[in-house]
Amino acid sequence: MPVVPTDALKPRKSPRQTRSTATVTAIHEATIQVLLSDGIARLTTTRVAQRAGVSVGTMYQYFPHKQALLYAVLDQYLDEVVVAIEEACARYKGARLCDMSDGLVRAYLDAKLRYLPGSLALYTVAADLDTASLISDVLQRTDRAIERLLASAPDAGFADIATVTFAVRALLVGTVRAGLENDASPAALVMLRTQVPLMCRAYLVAASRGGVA
Amino acid sequence: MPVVPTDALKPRKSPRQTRSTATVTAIHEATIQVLLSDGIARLTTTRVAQRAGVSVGTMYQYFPHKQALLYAVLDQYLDEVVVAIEEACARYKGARLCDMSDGLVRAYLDAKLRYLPGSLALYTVAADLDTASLISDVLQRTDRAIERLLASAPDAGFADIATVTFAVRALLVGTVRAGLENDASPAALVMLRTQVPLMCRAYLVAASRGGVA
DNA sequence: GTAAAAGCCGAAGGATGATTCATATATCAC
DNA sequence: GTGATATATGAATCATCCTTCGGCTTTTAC
Repeated sequence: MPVVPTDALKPRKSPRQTRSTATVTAIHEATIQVLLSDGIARLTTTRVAQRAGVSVGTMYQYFPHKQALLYAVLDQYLDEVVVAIEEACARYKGARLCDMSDGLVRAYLDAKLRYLPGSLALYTVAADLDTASLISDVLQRTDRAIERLLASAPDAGFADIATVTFAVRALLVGTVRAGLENDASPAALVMLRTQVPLMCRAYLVAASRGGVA
Repeated sequence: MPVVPTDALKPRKSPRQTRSTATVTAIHEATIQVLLSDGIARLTTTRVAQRAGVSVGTMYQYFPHKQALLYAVLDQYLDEVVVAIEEACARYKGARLCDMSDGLVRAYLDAKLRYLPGSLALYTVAADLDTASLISDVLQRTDRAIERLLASAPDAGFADIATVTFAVRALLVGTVRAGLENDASPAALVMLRTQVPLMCRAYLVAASRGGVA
């Protein structure tokens, strides 16, 4: 799978008739299913098409190549997660530090867990594809939202808010990923639901007390 | 790259002469270099062999297939990191909670950063290969070490030590990964060095005060 | 009803790249 | 020095799979 300039990753054409939007949806879903059952290394255009109940030719009507398909699926998913974060940040703007922390964590977990197990499969896509600019875009939006949120806390002040923002984002994204990806068992879910809010709150409180050198 | 039973991932034969150990080392290093410069999707046996200065045939003398090569490189790296963690846990056994937290974080960061940027490239290997059992092995060793460490703290007690262990491990592994993989800039390193110890300490102190419901 | 547009099909072409093996060279044991 | 063993070579083989394209079917517009 050769690397391709990002502009070439866009869909080939957009569906006009209801028939074709159903096709595109089916292809998206089939992609995730194949990812889950076979892994990215054995995700072939034929397999995805077969799972979606369409022919390869049809797939190539909407996606110029395999990478564009994977890119599209990842893009859509990431966007939904970012929107969830942005909404939560807007909702908790001006709240007390502990409340905003809990709200942010809960929103992120809700978004991530809603799409299980598909969200796990997508981690592998990002690794295979050249997704640097997509990811960095998403992270930028996330950081902007979190930073605005933190700045609005009435009961906290941060010496270096950019660093704290980066840290909170890494804590959230990283810990949840690490907690899920090697076994998304009920125990893991319980751990995430109970401990991540605790971590985030404890860190923010500590950082707010001048913990940033 | 088809999935292959784990037993088949073992090296084909071990080097006997010094000449061949040098070859194997060169192949390992070349693998990481190709991973870094071309990405896993364009990591071909030919490319690795060329970078290592040997022929493909030679590679196949030591590794039954491409996956075994990747597996070996990942395995070796993970082992070094785990050993670093185990040593740190042993060293801080019985220390005060804050000290053990700082020691653990520092040891992990040292190990991870020592191999930059290679350690970043290896994240993508784990995603492509079937490494479930390798990873779960490594995590089990890590968790065992951390749990023993936490249990030995004289100034802390945890209601559910298994959960706290899982949480600390996820925090550490996840946050560091998230902090590095999308840009391993100096700023990211500073963030990790200053904020991760803070997070870990704050969480452990909070969890020790009956934070585990 | 019918022509144009949109959507769909899947066999065939072509490129890539993993793996083998017959052969050649280097090292070791004596 | 010599046979035995270990190591190295890389062209040829073989399998996989991405992508195209000419022709077919369905939908839409009038």
